[in-house]
Amino acid sequence: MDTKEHIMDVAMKLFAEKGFETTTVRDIASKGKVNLALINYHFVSKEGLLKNIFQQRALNLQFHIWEIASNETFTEIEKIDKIIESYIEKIFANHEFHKVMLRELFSENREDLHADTIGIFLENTKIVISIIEKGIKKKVFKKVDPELCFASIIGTIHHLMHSKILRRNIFGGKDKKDPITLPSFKKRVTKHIQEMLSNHLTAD
Amino acid sequence: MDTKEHIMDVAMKLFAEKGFETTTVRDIASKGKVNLALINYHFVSKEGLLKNIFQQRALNLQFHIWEIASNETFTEIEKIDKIIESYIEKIFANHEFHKVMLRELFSENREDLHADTIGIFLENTKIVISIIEKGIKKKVFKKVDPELCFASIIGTIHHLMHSKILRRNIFGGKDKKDPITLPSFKKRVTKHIQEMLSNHLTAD
DNA sequence: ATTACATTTAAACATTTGTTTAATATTAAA
DNA sequence: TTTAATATTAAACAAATGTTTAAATGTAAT
Repeated sequence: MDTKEHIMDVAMKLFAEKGFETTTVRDIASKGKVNLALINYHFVSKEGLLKNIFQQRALNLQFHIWEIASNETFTEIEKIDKIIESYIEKIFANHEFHKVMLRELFSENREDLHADTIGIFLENTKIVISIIEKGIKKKVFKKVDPELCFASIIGTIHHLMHSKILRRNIFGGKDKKDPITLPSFKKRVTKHIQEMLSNHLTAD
Repeated sequence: MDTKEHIMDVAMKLFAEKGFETTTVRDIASKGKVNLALINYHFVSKEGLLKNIFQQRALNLQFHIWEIASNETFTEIEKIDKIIESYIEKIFANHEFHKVMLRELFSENREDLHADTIGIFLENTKIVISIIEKGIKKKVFKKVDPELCFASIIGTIHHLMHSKILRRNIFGGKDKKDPITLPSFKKRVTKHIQEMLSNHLTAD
């Protein structure tokens, strides 16, 4: 039973690095030092392996946004702050999986396979938008563009997740080391997005 | 000679839709209604075709950022505004190519093939960052995070370019039509990013 | 009209790919 | 220990893929 998880781990890293299509089952078997046929034995097919990885990690997709959104002891801007923090926490902790997930989400292949994932994503989006809309109605927020505010939050994070070459060159310092695992980088990103949205949302 | 451009057009649309790896030369030949062998005849290889597309479109990658940055009749915030406008203009006008380009830029395959493209991208990034840094020094900008400000600009745009399913569901209105070609959508995105950055950068 | 060259075609080729098979090894229960 | 199920292995299979070949067609200059 250990081999199953081992294969999933190896496969996810390769999918994150090279993409699903470019990664061959022989790559996975070779890197994981397991027999080629074990992948089909345990997961039926290469796509079945991807499906299994998504199901295993599906929990990480639950950002507990609803809990934050429905807690009426928080102000609107506090909710936004906490959601940003929660998103970054989860995504940074599972950046490899999220790279795979985003690529899958944005590709137009296998759309049926990812209908659930897309559904969760759109649901979360709508929750955040409704918080901003409520803030505008209450006049604690300026008349901003709620949909595009969310696009900026998630777009900033995704952009940083996506490109190792960019992270290394822009945020890697002298030795151009990927800062993805540094807590200081995570804090820096959180602070920036929170401040940017606070400046944009709250009235002068 | 017309066939060459015809193949490039068809190929680019397929690459944008399905990705480079997933698109087969037979897909291209079939959709373009040209003989299979013509692709190798005109472009030597499938990768050669991709290379040709990148060279053909390389001009579109020149965002004339340098011209804006070095024009000292503009204030810092005017420069940022104009750069945002220029980026969006170019990217929206060539959104299919940019989807291909971004996917290539962010993939870790064929890095050597795209060294030039990555170079141009990093150069532009550094110009924008230096404008923000100058603004901070002049105290017309707050002490923001210049690198992450740029990540938010480009991240927002890329995020919107990347996912048709997202555009349709969040910005497509009742009929869920992709708004990518609507001038109103382009204006809306420009306005949002400009206002968000203005709010974030300029002191209260 | 003939020549020389470029373009297009249909078919085949060689690899790579995901998958299956049949035999062997391992494990856990009776 | 025997038995039955599970896991692993090496080899082969079938389909798909990028590419090449050799013949046919078209084109422009002499």
